[in-house]
Amino acid sequence: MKWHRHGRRRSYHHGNLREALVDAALDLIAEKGPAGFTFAEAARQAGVSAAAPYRHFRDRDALMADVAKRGFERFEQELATAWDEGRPSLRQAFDRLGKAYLAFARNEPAYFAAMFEAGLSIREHRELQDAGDRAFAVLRGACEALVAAMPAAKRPPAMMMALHIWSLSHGIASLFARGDTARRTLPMAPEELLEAATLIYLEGLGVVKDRGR
Amino acid sequence: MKWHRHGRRRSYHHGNLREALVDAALDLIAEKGPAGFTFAEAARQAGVSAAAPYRHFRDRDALMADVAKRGFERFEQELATAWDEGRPSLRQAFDRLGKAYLAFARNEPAYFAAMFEAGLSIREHRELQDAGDRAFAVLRGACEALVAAMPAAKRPPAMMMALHIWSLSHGIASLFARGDTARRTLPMAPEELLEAATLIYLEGLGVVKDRGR
DNA sequence: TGTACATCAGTGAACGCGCGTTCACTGATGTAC
DNA sequence: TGTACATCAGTGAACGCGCGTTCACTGATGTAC
Repeated sequence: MKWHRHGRRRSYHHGNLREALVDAALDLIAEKGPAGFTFAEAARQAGVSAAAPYRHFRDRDALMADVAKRGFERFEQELATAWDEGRPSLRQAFDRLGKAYLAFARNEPAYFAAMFEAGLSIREHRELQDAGDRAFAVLRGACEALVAAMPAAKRPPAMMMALHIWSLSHGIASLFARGDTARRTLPMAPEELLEAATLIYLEGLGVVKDRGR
Repeated sequence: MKWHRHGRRRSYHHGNLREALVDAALDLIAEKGPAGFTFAEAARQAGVSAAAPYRHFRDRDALMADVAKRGFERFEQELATAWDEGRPSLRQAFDRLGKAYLAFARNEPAYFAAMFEAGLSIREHRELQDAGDRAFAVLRGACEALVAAMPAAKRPPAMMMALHIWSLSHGIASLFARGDTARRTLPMAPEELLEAATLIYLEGLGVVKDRGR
């Protein structure tokens, strides 16, 4: 449907403009940051007139919010895949989860920026809040699994633990792992920094025996 | 110099335009985010013509970078004041340091956004890098003091510890303590979250005896 | 203390530009019969 | 299978607007003497 049957010319109908606009927005955000993308330029890059996007998005902010929402959904998926329900061991899976957080910031800087740095109001975009909550739920689920495996007398609140790990991962991702020019240099891999911090944190919870491992 | 001696009319020369433009930029960033501030609007708010700012800044980015740099300097000061060279006790001072980080994000969202989310390239603005390093140095100094007070056999690298605490503080500040509409809600005060995490982390380093305190 | 002059930090008019947005329109598609 | 028609998703022209930027200019300030 997307192409006219004769040669490469577009048909009158684009066929997939909504997706094309999202892709264009991602390109532009990756290139110039969340600020440097306009509705008109996204239309141009998608190969349609400046008026066309209005058939699919109310305004620039609506498009940005849609990008952020898709980002959260993808983020959720990648975290869930990394966690893999705690297989083969909780610790290994948890480690993968942290790495997945950093990998997302590194490999998808445009999504990351749209999700966390586009200045979208969390209250005006409830669907964003929800999508973000679902991504966080993966992390919370992992923490619940780890907590459940701890001796009953030592179990910390899984929610608190999840918030701690989230904040730590997010801080490292924002400062050191992001895939754009705002990334700061570090005398080690961000993954190592996160792994070491997590190990120390888990020891602090009093449940890790094999620090020397 | 700033005002004409007759009444409230401005003299031909503003007298302090550079500062006024920085103030205007802060206002506008606070109001609409780093994206929503223009050179022209800053000039208007400072009460001068659109051409006047060019006497003081090469372009919009140069003004933004100056704002960010001032932010780092202020941040450094507030962190140093909070730390107060570890008085009256290292732990109390360290606790204040974390709270100061969160307080800055909450009370100075415009500075915070300019420093961390304006998309300024760290490589193109070396002076920003330096100002940020000096702020970080306060935190590193605090960690060095804490490490020095630990039993020699258990001392972790102060640099690593500082990076961990920085990341944790920054994550909590970015996600939960920031003073703008991107702040997420939390079932507790961000300060409590940070304090608990820091406590657990320090225990994980094996140097805290009074968890129950 | 006064004067001449250099320098500085503003003005305001002008320009081109791209953005956001609206509008009547039209080509393509799907479907009822 | 063909036809008529409704609906959809685009066009392209038009508009007002604010921004960035340049320019010759000018009022204010500081200083040499």
